[in-house]
Amino acid sequence: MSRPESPELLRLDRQLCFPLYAAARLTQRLYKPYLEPLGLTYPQYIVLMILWEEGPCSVRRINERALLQTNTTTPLLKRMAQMGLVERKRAQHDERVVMIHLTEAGWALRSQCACIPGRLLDTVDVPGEDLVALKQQLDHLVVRLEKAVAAGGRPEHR
Amino acid sequence: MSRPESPELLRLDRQLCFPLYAAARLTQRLYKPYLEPLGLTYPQYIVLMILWEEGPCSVRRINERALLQTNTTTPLLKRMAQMGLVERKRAQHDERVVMIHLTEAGWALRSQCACIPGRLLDTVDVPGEDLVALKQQLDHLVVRLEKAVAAGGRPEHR
DNA sequence: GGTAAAAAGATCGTGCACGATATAATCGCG
DNA sequence: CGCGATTATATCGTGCACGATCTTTTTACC
Repeated sequence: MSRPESPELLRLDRQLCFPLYAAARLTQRLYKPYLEPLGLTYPQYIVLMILWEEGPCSVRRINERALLQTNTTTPLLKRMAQMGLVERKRAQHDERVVMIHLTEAGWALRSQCACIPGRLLDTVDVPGEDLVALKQQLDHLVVRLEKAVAAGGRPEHR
Repeated sequence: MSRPESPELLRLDRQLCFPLYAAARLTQRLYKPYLEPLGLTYPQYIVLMILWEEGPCSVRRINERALLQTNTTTPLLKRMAQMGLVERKRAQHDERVVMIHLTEAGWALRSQCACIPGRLLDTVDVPGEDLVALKQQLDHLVVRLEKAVAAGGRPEHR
């Protein structure tokens, strides 16, 4: 069956993606007071979490985990290198690959960031179990969205 | 009780805000094939939905509903005026206020956009009731985030 | 081994997003 | 009435985000 095309569906409060868009921006605003003193932006913090977890990574690997693309991460990683948080080294076995290594300063930020997730949870003041449920649904949605984007944005035809 | 500060909480897959951030970007990518042929970006589409729903709005009103700020919306609205979708008129009763009026072309886009929400729902292929539940939780989260941001990002002290 | 295709990054241009600051109009209150 | 505070919008600078295109290296296959 086809979906209706009524103008009712164009009301802002009927959209799923608007609260998604709004919540993502609002949470980044809440992170700012914690990240700015460390000289970090939110996407840089994401990249650091990946490197803290995995150790040295290729740019490609970072893109995969952060769901970003090279044209975003290349300048971002260059800024992080400029700040002395990472080093960019061409892989010897494949000269195309750029490996990103944390410096001492990059590792040192880990302990300074350790309190941030907890602080943010306190700030938002939503019951923990609600957040867990929401996170599960969001994770599931992200998987679906990745598939849809990979499929070229065309509807699934199962 | 205070929250733990373990490095475990710094794992990317433990973050709530990362799937939020990722889902918001991925959905915007899914909108692009529908919006780009109309010459629209996603934030412009949001503003149009507000204007279709409310009629002429002040910039302030648009900012409130879109949860954006003047430094984002002013250039955005100027581009939309350049495209001939809206007109910007100073209010006669208060010269500070800029009222945004849809032009004929702006209204005409409404019917062209009517199919977009349905198409996106088909694309993502998640059961409707799951999306409804997720939307409710997200709406609730946005309210909490707005309060937290308004409170200056400091934890609630009830 | 030689060349076409694929893969990994880099670059460019445009448009958000937002903190900080500026400017002009209006309001409040003594 | 007058003037300081508030409000509405604008401007500036920086950093994403991404589509499109480019370069270089590697791979595949004849």
